[in-house]
Amino acid sequence: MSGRGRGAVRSEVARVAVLQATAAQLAERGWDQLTIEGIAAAAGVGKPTIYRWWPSKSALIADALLEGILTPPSPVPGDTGDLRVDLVAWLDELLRLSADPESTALTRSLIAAAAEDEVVGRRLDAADPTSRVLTERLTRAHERGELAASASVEMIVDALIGAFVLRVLRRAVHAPGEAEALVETVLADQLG
Amino acid sequence: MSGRGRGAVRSEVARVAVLQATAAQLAERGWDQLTIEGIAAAAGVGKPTIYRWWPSKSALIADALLEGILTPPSPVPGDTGDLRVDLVAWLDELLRLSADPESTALTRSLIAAAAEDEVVGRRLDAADPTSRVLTERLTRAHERGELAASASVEMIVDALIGAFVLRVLRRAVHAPGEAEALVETVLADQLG
Amino acid sequence: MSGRGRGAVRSEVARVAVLQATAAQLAERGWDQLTIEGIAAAAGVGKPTIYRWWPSKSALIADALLEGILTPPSPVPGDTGDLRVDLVAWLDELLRLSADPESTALTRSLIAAAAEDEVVGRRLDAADPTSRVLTERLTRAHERGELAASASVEMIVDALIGAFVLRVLRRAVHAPGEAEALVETVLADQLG
Amino acid sequence: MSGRGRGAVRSEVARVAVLQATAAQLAERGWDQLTIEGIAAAAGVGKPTIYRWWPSKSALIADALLEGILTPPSPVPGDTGDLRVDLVAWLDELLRLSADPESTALTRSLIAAAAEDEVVGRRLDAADPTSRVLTERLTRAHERGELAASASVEMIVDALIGAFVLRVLRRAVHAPGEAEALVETVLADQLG
DNA sequence: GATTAATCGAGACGGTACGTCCAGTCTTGGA
DNA sequence: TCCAAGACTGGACGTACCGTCTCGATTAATC
Repeated sequence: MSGRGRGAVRSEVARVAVLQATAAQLAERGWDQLTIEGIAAAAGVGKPTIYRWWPSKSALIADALLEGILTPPSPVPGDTGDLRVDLVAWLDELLRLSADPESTALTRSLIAAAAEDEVVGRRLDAADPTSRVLTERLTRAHERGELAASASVEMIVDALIGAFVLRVLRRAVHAPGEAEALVETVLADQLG
Repeated sequence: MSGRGRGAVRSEVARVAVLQATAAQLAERGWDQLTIEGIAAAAGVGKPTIYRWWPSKSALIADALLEGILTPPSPVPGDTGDLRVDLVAWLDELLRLSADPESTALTRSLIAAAAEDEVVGRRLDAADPTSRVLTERLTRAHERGELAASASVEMIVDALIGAFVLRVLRRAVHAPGEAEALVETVLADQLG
Repeated sequence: MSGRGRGAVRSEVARVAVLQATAAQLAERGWDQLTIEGIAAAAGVGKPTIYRWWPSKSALIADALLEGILTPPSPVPGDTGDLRVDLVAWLDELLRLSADPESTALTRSLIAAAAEDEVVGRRLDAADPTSRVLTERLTRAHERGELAASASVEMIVDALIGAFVLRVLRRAVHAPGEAEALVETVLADQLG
Repeated sequence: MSGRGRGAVRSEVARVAVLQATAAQLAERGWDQLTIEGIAAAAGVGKPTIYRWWPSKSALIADALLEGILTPPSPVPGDTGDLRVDLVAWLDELLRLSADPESTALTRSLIAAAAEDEVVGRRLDAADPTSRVLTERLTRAHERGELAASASVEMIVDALIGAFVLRVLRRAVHAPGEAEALVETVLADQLG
């Protein structure tokens, strides 16, 4: 029950400053230009303090994700009772955001980080608020019978989020009707 | 009649060697560990020769994509006449491949490259053979009436490929029935 | 008696342009910063044209010395009949020049070139106008009996020019009386 | 009480290794072929460690001179009481050395360095052991009255060392009687 | 309250790769 | 056959970060 020894304890101030600096630098400069040195300087912290607690820049991002301070801008689907309408509105807003290079900078950085690092990849999935809010809305719909019992919430989420990710990667412009076509494709006659 | 063309001409040998070395190194070491120095050494070329013709490592990848020497392993959908069966088989094979970290190394590297660089992102979309073969199969199905006239081939492709990309990023293991569930979700009652 | 073959003959224009560019660049930028590329550009000549005729930048300087287009500013000793007075005046002027960093730039470049390259070293000795005019004045004095028969003109020249070179190397400022002291030391009672 | 001295301290081991490698490489390869990269490798040190503390290769040489680890081979004049004999013997030995290209390699490199760089030039003068030992012998002679009171030790040194430098630059071979002629010229009737 | 060990900031260290300049060679097309 | 132009391989440049290390100062649990 005792501690693991005498001596000073880990500085919470430093920990938080590092994670926030990580988030800020990742959004600002992207995964490739993200440097431990830069994070240390921005956090007002020595490099060894970072290396003492995190083995790599991936680990910093993974931690920042856990902390919830690394969330790209993301709309929340409404709940008017009409799933189709709610999803189209939500996806339209999401694609509108994705057409703005600034808004997608963090998203792209996170994709790059996930592609490069396994831990980030596994964690991003759970921490991403976009897929979480979508899953929640769909689960509610499923329970309420707005969605056919046979429908798979997980697969619908993957299809919609996946299509969004592709559009971010290809720097697609927002085309009108796109959201509707996508929702139509994925939901089709799965509505209850 | 031609231009001012005095002086030695660009070496085709060097150009091809560089692009092939780029492809090999990207598959081997990934986007982050990809170095111009390493490419130059592997290609038996001086660094300035690379910098003379390509401004960045992204440009190298974009060019290698154009050249078609940067294609991740990708199954080809069969054409038994039964679209559902063909797609499930194809997707099952694709997801099986994606469960093997070695097979997805190049895919992940390309995703990272696309996330970091706009030109790669735009070009990857067109150059990726996986989405191309899928598009071809679906277009044929559409024309034959295997698919409802109202269905959007583009959206189906985005949904399926997008879901695949997500699985690669999250290092998902291959679950049985997954391919079927995904195809069911996306095609639903869109079959003709 | 005819030429040595068909084809164009060496361009005298190019040869002279290269040597003059060499001289200009050496004075301007010094031995270390002297580049074949820079000389070629300044002379409006291709690099291979230089390498075809000269094996190294030392050879260029050696040739420019032969051509006499690489001579640092140098006073000429008067001949009033009084050797001591003439030498003091000449040396005083020389040391005054050597106190100005601009005037000694070429001298220092030539010393560096001579130190680095044997051919330049051997040739500089003969081509340097400063020691040549001094030798001439002293030889005349010797013949006229202004100088003791036992005196060695060569050694006097070496002592005076050598002391001058040391002053250039050590960036000495011109001290009044210096020239006189040096002449006195070297000539002492060698006057006729 | 002292300054703000936080952080790791400069490594003396690295400092000395760099200066010794500088001296070794300069003697081996000469000024022109002296590379920071080569020094770093020979010293077992990273390039940035050199650039952190020295702005240029000239500065390295200037520091090595200060440290006294950059001294060309140099005889010491005897003190038999007969200045003329001592100087002739000493100069003869010096010129014999200067006829051997290996022995003069370091001397020529230092001359080149002095010609290229002002700081080296100023410092070389004070650090060169050859002129120092000569100055000492002559000063002693002056004090003892072996040399005329009116004689200038400084000028005698400059004349002798200067003549030696010229011979090194012109790659002169050692001619018998040369030392005697030079001493005769410079000392003449200045003996006490 | 003194001891003591782990922390902190700062920053030097040996390295790797960067992107550039120039060396010296080779190739092309025009004179 | 020589010339200009310029691409080629290659090596060193000086810089930015990497990840490790050593400092002196600070902090808090243990004695």
